[in-house]
Amino acid sequence: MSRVGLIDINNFYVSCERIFRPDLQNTPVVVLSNNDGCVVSRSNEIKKLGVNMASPYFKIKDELDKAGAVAFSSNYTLYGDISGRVMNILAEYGPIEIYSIDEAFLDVSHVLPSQLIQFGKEIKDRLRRDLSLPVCVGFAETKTLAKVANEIAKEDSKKGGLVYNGVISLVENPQIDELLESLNVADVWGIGRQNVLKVRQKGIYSAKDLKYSSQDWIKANLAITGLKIVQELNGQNVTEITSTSDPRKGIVSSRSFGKPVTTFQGLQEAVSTYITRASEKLRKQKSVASYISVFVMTNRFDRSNYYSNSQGATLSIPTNYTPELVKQAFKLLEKIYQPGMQYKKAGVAFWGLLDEDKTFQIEDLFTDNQALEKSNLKQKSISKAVDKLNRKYGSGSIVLASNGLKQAWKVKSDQRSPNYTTDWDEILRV
DNA sequence: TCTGGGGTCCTAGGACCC
DNA sequence: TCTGGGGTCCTAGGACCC
Repeated sequence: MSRVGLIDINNFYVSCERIFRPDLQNTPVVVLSNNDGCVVSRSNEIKKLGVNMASPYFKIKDELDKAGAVAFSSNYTLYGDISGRVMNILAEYGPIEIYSIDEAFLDVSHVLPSQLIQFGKEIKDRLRRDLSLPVCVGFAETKTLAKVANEIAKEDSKKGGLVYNGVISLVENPQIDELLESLNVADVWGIGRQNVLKVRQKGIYSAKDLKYSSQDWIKANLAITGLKIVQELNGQNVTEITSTSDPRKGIVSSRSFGKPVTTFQGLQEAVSTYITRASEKLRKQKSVASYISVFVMTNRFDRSNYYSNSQGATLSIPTNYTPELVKQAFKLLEKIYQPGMQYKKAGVAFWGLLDEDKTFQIEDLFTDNQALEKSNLKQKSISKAVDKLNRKYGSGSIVLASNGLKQAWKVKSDQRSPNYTTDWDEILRV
């Protein structure tokens, strides 16, 4: 029987901000999305106010101000760095699978069931001591049950953590069904808005109801993913922990604009900038893209004038060379650009990612393979040099002219905290 | 005025082939 | 010329996650 833990940092972005602002420990705090648009992380005080995840900031700003809340623009550089430190610590306790920026599965088959609570407390104390981060830990026999366990611990910690104190184990726990009954089916991992509606009609309201539901009915109505969830709730292991992180299958870069873009050139600047960012990621994981797509859209909340469109193309020669990808992207952009629109967002995506080092012999009568090889090498060395300079002198030091110099459309983040851990100029002074 | 971004997995349906 | 079944591959879109 396998045993797995799920470690999840509470209110991660908010908690990252509080590391360097201990004075905000009991103050209501939110972290906002790009352009300071939505609330994406909330402290417990904010949750108690009834502010929902992804609430538009402009709608609740007054209420938050009245409550004395502090709002931060998101600082992904900071959160990424803290996340790396968390994962390094967790890896000391066993094989981990990094699931997201703030949570990881931990293989704890080497820990006796009777020792799990103590083990979890050690992890919790360690993260509190070394990084000042609050965390919940759930142990169980499957990943889905570990998520459930963590959810129960989290609910409890919102109320002050009197019962479980952030750590709970469902392994050989005689009260497991009672605990599952206390959890809303909507809080089960993989049961989203649509699935909730379906299962409620069948009289399934709690995680326990779901556990004992008809697997035939689930398979017919929630498909294979639903069936796997039910099997895992019953302690049957269908998803394994995978500690090797696979390369991405697709890479997307998109942003809403700080202010609307109306000109073709403005869109070109944005698309060029997003291609630059995405192809850096592509080269970092040593991949080339064989398919590229570009999309644009106007404000989706303005129904009367809404326009969105996308175009994609297969690349006859897969590449990760920024100038070539920009060229292709501009061709696609031309097809979807319509004058007279107030564009609010644009994005690019790469799919069909292939290993960069696997050499492709192009079986094409009209391609001069030797010349191709030569220009490939040249492109590679240019990319290498640019990436190196940008790493050394900061991202954006060398860019294509097509990215534009002024970038009037750039995202706003007026309330970003300093990069305490990654930038010498912004380090905390004591 | 102001409403995020980046992923994965699955399914249905079309095109094509034998 | 018409007819049938079965398989694969690709793409678009839906649902979900954090």
